[in-house]
Amino acid sequence: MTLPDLDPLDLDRQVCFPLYAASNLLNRLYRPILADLGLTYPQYLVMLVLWKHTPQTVGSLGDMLHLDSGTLTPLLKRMERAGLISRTRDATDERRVLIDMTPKGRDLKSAAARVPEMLGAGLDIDAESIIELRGRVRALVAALKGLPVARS
Amino acid sequence: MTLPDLDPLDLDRQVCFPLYAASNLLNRLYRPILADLGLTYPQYLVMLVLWKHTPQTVGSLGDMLHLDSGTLTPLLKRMERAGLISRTRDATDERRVLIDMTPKGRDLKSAAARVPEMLGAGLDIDAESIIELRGRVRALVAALKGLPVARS
DNA sequence: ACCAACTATATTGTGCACAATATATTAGAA
DNA sequence: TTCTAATATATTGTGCACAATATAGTTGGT
Repeated sequence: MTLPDLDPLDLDRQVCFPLYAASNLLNRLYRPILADLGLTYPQYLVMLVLWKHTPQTVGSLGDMLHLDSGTLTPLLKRMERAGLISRTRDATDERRVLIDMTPKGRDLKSAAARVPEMLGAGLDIDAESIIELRGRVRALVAALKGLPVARS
Repeated sequence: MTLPDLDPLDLDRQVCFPLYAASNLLNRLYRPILADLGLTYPQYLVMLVLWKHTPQTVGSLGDMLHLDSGTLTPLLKRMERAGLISRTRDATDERRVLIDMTPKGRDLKSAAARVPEMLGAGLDIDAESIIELRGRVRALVAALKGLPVARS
């Protein structure tokens, strides 16, 4: 006998919460698979970028992944320590740090090729739904990037 | 002259990456607004649950928010220190910890009522798109929860 | 050549998020 | 009743993610 819930503070009415939950759950799903490659999920994203085009700067990685130096600098240092990438100051602009792959990092690509299918395996969602979802989330990301910086 | 990219390791073909980015960007958008209430985003989610129904246990909060005690225990202790909630062992089952609101936590609801509209304000996305997106992401979350635990 | 504004990365401190593990309590079976 | 397994929360250690700030390097105007 309760009316349909119109309370804007209802968890079920939030858009952000399912996105937050999905992101966490996906990360949890990726973790053991990527651990076999010695990667975390954001580290895997960095490798995806580098496998496409190298070298990158800290800033160009940040632009693509929507992360800042506070996140990337320590992450890249860990990847350097793991022997996957190299970090060298750009000689033509000493402010920049060039991120390149080591042979070990390059070789990881073949092992990583199997990651996407391993994930989709158990997931009971049809392809159309995935494509549609991807488009909608991309539109949201674009809208979020287009926002003016929040003034405090 | 390059073919359309069919590389499964292309960042643009990933579904998970936009979800990950959207989650981060939304959190970044929420942060300054919730900071005015003295909350972080996951703390805000806990309050949303408590404003609906109280008391909760650590476990019931974890079930609803898809988080475990390793995340919730320290988070709830911070909220307790901030005077928003109380944590008391359940007398009828000493394993459980009952999470309840303090008057201060209850009073916060009226200030929080304005949060959803403040967020949607600058976002250039129509309502239909939001509803559609929410449905798709929920379906994904449901599918992710239905997955068997990954064996290592 | 100088220097103020800008740019690129690094550092600091806080708060998640998780796997793995530990501890305490309860419930059930023999 | 007495173990044994299951349950509920807490702890430990690692790695993000971010705001705020710091530092070093570059650029453009004068």
